Amino acid sequence: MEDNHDMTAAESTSYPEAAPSFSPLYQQIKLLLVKRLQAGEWQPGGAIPSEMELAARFKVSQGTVRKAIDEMAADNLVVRRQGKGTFVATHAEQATQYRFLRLTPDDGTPPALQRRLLECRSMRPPPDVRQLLGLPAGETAVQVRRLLLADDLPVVLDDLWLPGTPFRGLTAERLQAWRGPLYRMFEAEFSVRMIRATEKIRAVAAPAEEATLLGVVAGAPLLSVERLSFTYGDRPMELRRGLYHTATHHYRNELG
Amino acid sequence: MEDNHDMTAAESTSYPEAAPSFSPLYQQIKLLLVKRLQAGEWQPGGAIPSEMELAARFKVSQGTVRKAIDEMAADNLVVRRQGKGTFVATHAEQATQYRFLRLTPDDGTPPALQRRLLECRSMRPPPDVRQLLGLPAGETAVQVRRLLLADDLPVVLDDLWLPGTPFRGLTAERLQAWRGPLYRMFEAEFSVRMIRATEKIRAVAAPAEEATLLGVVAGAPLLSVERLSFTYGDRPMELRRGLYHTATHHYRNELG
DNA sequence: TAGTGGTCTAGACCACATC
DNA sequence: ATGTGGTCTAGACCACTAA
Repeated sequence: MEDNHDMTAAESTSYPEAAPSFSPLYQQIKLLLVKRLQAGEWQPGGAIPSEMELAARFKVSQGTVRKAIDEMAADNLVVRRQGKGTFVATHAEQATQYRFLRLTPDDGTPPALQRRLLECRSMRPPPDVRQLLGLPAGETAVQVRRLLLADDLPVVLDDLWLPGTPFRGLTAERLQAWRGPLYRMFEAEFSVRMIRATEKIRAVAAPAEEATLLGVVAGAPLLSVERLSFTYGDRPMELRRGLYHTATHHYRNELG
Repeated sequence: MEDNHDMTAAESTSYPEAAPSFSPLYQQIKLLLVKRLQAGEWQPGGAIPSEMELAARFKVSQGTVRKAIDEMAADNLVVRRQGKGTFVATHAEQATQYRFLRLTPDDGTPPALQRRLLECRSMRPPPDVRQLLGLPAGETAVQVRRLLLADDLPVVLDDLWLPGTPFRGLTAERLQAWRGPLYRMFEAEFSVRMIRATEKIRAVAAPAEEATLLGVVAGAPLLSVERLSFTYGDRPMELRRGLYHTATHHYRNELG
C-alpha cells in the first residue's frame, strides 16, 4: 500500500461541516463492509469472503481487514468461526432467543416463555409513536399486542409498533404460524435486521385493562420497558412497550 | 520468542480439573498485568509502563503486549491516551461520575444530583446480605443509607452494604466530608476498586417508611434496583439496594 | 490436504504530547 | 527532539474444520 490512506477519493472533495476527512484504513474498510451488509449482499447466517480474499480485493494486508472485521464482530454484526469463516449475524441461533429480553426467573433457571397473540392490526400510529419511529405524516403502522407466559402465568404484556412500509403483509395468521424468535421472522420475512436497541425503564401502576391481562390487581407495581430497536444506519424500526410482572422474574443488567 | 508459548511453567505442573493448560501469549500477559493491577503496583490514575518496555520485560513483541492491553482497555481496567501513555482506570474523571447509575432525567439534560446522608453504622448484616457479599459468619458490615435529590426533590433512596474489613473506619463524618463520587472515595481511601456490577431490577410498591423519605404515597410504584459490585477477581464488595422514583427520571439501558 | 480464522513477530511510519 | 500510543505491512506458524 502506498502512503495515501484515502480510499474514498471520490468523497474527499469538500467537507462543509467539521467532519474528519481521513480515517484509518481499517475504519474505511469496515464502513464499506457494513454498507454491503446493509445492502443485503450476503444473507443472514451466510459467510462473507475470507480475510485473504478481502485483503486482495481491497489491496491491503490481511491484518488491516482483520481489524475491520474484529470491530464488526464486537458490534455483533458478524460472527467469526475458526476454521470455517466469518458469518453474517442472525437472530436464528437458539443462544440468541430473546436476544434483547433481559427478564429472568428469580431462580437461576433459563427463561422458558410461551406466547399468546392478542391483536395485530394496521393503523395510524399516535403522534408519540410516529415521532419515535420517525414516520412521515399519514404513514400507517402495524400494532401487535401479545402476552408472554411462564408456566401458564402471564409475565409480560408487549405492545409492538412497526412501520407499515417494510412490514406490509404482517398479519395475525403469519404471526401465529411462526415458530421461533420474532426478530428472526423480521429478518427472514421482511428483511429487517435489528442491530441494537435502547430501553427506558420505569415503575408504573397497572392500568385496569392491562392488570386484567396480566392477572394482577389494578394499581399493582409493574415494570414499564420502552424499547426502541434500530436497524443499520441507526434507523428505528420497532417501538416495543412492555409491562413486566416482576413477582417471580426480574430484569437483569450487567454494568461494565 | 521460541516455540514454547507457556510463560507459566511454575504453575503448569498439574491440572486436576479440566482447565486449559495453555492460552495465547497475550492472554497470559494480560493475566500477569491484571494481577499487578490487583496488587496495587500502579496507582489509580497513574501510568503503567510503556508497551515497548513491557514487551522488552516479557520478551515478546510490541504487538503481543498491545493486544493484551487492548483487552484491558475494553474491560475498562485501563485507559489509553495517545502520545501520553496507558493509565490505570479510576472513578475520578467527571465523565465517570456515577459510572454505574443509569438513571436519567426524562428531558435530555445530564443528571445533576445532590446527596443527603441519612445513616452510617457498623453492624451484623442480615443473612441474605451476608450471603450475597460472601462474608464469613460473624463478620460485620457497614450500612449506609442516603438520598439522592434532583432540584431538591428526592429521586433515589440507596441502602449500601460494605464488608467491614476493608471498609473499617468508614464513618458518617468521612462520608459527609467527601466530595466526589463514592467509588472514588472507596478506591482512594480504602483501596477498593469496583470493576463491574450486576443489577436485578423490579417494580415494587413503596413501603411506608421509604415512601415518606422519597416524598411519595405509600404503595406508589418504585423501581427496585439491587446492585452487586465486584472488585478484581470477581469478589463482591458492595451490595446496594436502591429505590428509584421514576416520575421525572427513567432507567436507561443500551442493548447491543 | 487445503482453506479458514487465530497468534506472533519485526519493522516501518504516523499522530499526538511534552520538553 | 524524543517518547508515547495508533496504524499498516509481510510473512510465519498454529488450531480448527471439512472434504
